[in-house]
Amino acid sequence: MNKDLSPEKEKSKSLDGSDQVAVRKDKLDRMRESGIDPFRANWDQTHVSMDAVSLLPEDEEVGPEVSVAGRIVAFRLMGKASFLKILDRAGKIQSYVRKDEIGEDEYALFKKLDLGDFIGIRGPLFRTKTGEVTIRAKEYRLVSKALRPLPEKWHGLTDNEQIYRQRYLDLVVNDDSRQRFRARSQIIREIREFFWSRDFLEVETPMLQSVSGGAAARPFRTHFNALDCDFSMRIALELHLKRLLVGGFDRVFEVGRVFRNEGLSRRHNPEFTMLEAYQAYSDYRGMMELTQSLIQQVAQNALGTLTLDRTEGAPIELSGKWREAKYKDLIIEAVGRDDWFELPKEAKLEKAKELKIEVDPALEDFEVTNDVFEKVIEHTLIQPTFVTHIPRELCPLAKITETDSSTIDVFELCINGQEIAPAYSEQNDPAVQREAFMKQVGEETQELDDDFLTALEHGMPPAGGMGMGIDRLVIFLTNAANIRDTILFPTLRPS
RNA sequence: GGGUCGGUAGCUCAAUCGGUAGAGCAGUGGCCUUUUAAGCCAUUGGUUCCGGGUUCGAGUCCCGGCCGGCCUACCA
Repeated sequence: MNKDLSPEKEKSKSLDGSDQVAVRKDKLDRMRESGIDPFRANWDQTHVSMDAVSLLPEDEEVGPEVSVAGRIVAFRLMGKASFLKILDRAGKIQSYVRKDEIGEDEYALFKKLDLGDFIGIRGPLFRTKTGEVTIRAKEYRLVSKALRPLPEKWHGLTDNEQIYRQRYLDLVVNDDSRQRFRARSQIIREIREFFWSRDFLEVETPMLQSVSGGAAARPFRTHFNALDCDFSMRIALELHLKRLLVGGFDRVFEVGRVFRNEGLSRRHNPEFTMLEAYQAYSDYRGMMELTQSLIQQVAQNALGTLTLDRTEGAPIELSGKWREAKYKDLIIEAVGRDDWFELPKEAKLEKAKELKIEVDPALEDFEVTNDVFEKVIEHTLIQPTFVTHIPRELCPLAKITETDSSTIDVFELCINGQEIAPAYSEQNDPAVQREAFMKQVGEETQELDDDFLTALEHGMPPAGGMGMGIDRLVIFLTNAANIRDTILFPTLRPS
């Protein structure tokens, strides 16, 4: 702005319509001068939009009076009458405002409202000539002023960065986003209903831990001043939930945030929501039934369908009994030779090169095999598949298969080309558990939780356990492109 | 962390070979009593992400930085 302009000129320049914030602030000032302060007003709702709409049956033209409130998201002014739409928690509803019904002075003020303002409206329902249920306003009141303009009404907000950083704007203008987060909430609610109905106890365990175990991931570290010691944010729920099995709560579950100090990607957010459930006197086969029933019930109740459309390719079919496949069989099929597991590491590396996957030669033998699984097989498992009999090195917390000491009694459920839920027959032999931990600790991937081992020595009942990444579940249930589209406020670099 | 693509008005997007930065929506002023992205007339609005450089001249080319998308790496 030109420094030579006097303050008066600057003000008049700023109010010519170019600076929308200044125009709105000026409107607010004028309202206050006339004794109206929208920020001190309120409104009684008798209905939300959707409920109000349903009060007018198809064959009727006039309905009862309702009182609603929300944000103006469409505003079509005419000389002596106007249409507007307000958005509330249930959706949108149209209102029709006539000068001859609210009065000349009120109508003049009404025309000064802006897109984005919050108003309350009261009046009877009627049907317009195009059939839309609409409130014929008898009374309206501005109850909060929006001083900044909304994003464009037709294209909405498309800039990813702004969608994530200013999620509130995304939610106001992008219907699909609003619906996706409503679906997420419904999904989590149905998960809880499922476990409660099976007599599981919902519990909460510490997020701040002196030892963060239960998975191999780098934790976020922090310092607790009062005790002058370092803590970590939890990376899994597992070890505390198992302590509760020791304590006699023999069916427990928790839905909670875990934190992993690792990279960001389409499928990774450093804080994400994990479900873990433990059921005594069950095992990984029991968890298989539980997991399939859980996802089927959640999809049916939260989405109303077991067939999930995808942006590309055939839909995901959740009905029926899901496929089971042994890890080794999938590997042998993928590499095209029966003797894969007898091959020396060098031959495996060679073969991996043929399959055009990058494999670090420094990896352990089983890690080369697992790279084949993760890079060649996993993304092809679109339809629900329980991958069973996984090599024992991949998880220290599961029981070893009785008939094959090289594998463990676990499954990894893959859907939509990614791992959704692992489940095990939980290791409850304290000596075997300690040994498995010691091997892992050597690699500095998992901290040794001595107190957990002490708990095991007190005796943990045989149990099946299952963990599920809720965000990834929501990705495929809502056909989202990115984990960030399922998390209201995803982690971003500070701007 | 590496590669790659991008950042232009409040929002969605243009701008030819390096040659006066434009449009739609929103806003502002009018007209309009059943609109549906309402319509019609007029009109305001720019640190082209930031900082350097090349050039008579840079949104455009070069270098550095910031932020983001995608791919990749790390990731039981």
